[in-house]
Amino acid sequence: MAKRSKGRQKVDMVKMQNESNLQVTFSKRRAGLFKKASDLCTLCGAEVALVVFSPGCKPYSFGHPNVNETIDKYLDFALNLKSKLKNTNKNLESQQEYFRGPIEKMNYTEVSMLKEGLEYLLLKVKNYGTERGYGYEN
Amino acid sequence: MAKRSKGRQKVDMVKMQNESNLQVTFSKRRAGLFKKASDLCTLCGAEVALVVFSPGCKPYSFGHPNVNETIDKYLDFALNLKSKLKNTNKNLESQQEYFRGPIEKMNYTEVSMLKEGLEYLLLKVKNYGTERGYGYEN
DNA sequence: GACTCTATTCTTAGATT
DNA sequence: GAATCTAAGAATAGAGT
Repeated sequence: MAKRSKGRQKVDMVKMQNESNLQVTFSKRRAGLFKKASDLCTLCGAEVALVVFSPGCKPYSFGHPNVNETIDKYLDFALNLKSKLKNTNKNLESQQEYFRGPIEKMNYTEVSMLKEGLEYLLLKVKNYGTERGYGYEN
Repeated sequence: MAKRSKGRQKVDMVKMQNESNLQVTFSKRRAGLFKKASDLCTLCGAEVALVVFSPGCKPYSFGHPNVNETIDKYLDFALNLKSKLKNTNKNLESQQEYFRGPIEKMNYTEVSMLKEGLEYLLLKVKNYGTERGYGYEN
């Protein structure tokens, strides 16, 4: 009798071209991803929010303890960084203090949040110029 | 020479008790989870937002094309369902139409969103009672 | 499409540096 | 704690149902 399967085959890390394979792979891997997320919560007590849109834009989500709660917590963190940024406007010395030490202890996500905050500030500055009629080119 | 490793060992799917093992496992599995999320995007063109808080509450995130964009899209979906719900208040017939067909085609995430919407409506109803002095016990 | 099968690739627990 | 190593556990591509 012939071998029933060649087993798992290697696939290139590029967008799959075959539409029906893509659909099957999306289902399988989405399930795998959600399981991994759930395992991380159980084993390590992590909090997670995971939102996925299929190529056809169907939404799928997982959260522990709950998607919205974790997202809120994330947004609170971002807001907190922004409010810290606002404080730096009031006092140059404390700004230097804020930037000197902590930034090295930030992880990628925190730095991203900070970057966003800075971009927001930059926009404010640009608008400040524009509003006064100076203009500002990107 | 003795074998250098016993290889990967099975672990129970319960919260790990050994603090230092937990920390190491969290790092490794978080990395794995983010890689899987990224792979899903590349292979299938999916959109993803992934937010993780460590047991010590450090935030980590991944998003394609971007965390905030995907979260916004998710919240827009929820909002859309809520506004559809609002319309059902205006017309009982269309309400029945809305619930009869589409709900079976919804996936878990969409039903969750709908559930939230219903809870919101219920709260409104409760408050409506309370505001008029009837009270309402949970 | 969703479920099963199986061989193979991928992930990771535990130990070491 | 982060990086590396090894062997064994888990995930999954492709095919069949």
